[in-house]
Amino acid sequence: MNTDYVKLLKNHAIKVTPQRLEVLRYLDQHRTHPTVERIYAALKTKHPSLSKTTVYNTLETLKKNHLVTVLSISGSESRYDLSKDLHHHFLCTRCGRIIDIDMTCPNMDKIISGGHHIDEVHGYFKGICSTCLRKRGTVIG
Amino acid sequence: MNTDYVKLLKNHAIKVTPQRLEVLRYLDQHRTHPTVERIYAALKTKHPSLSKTTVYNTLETLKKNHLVTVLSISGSESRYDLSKDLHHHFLCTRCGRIIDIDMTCPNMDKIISGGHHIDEVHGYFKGICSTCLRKRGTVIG
DNA sequence: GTGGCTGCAAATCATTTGCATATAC
DNA sequence: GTATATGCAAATGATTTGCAGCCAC
Repeated sequence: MNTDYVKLLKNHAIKVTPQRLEVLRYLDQHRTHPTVERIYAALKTKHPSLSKTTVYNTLETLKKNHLVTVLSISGSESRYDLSKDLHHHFLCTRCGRIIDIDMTCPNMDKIISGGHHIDEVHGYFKGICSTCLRKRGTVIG
Repeated sequence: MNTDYVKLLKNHAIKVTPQRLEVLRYLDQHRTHPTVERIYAALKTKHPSLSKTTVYNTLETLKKNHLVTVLSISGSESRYDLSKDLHHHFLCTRCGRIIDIDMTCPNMDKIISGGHHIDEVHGYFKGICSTCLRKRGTVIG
């Protein structure tokens, strides 16, 4: 299992370090779009010498190699997602959870016909998630 | 013309102040999704006593009244857009310009069928705009 | 061995907060 | 007259930077 992460890094010509493996493993095992703070706090317990700077550096490296996607849906802090199929995100403004939205938009070629070269597509939705709606028994927040 | 802004604020029960009128006018006349810094710098020349805090406060008030939309497409700083029809945004990572994208996605009810209550929809696209592409004569950045 | 990585502390930048004064209504 | 807005300075919080020592290759 750890070997997979080693291969992944080597395939991208990224030097293999314990810190990078840990960040990668954390992102793989926690598909909750965590913040830097959360990743750092979680790994710090096992590796007390870990620096937040290293977490930032690692995420930046992974980002450059298209191994993670950065989400700016929650405003003040970035959230990180292991890249996989294109999908979008829903932020529940009540519980703060970010939910994956699988959906493709057939109209998107319209944009490309505008002549722009598109590298990234982000669909951000905000509102109240179904779980929170059920808890209060109303649609009106 | 100024009268329009006065009416707009009064219709939303927002107290009319010179600062608010100026911010509103600026956003109306500069549909470039400006940052707080840009709005502040522009208005500061005419109204030297203007505070950046007031610009923040005003934008927050306008936001609460759904008169402006906040864009978090450019990561570090928020950008402001006078609300009108739903549209999306393209950020050119070469020139920094944010271009309006008019497009609707017919699949969107799928999300609603996920049972979430949606308040906001943001489509963010990033890449190289057509103008920048033409300047360098290649699609490969 | 060496260039790149790590971790610490300090710096930066956008945004928020506290509060005294001023102003809209 | 009163509640609210303004503007200043200080605080906050996420992220970046500088740099000395360390480690992967």
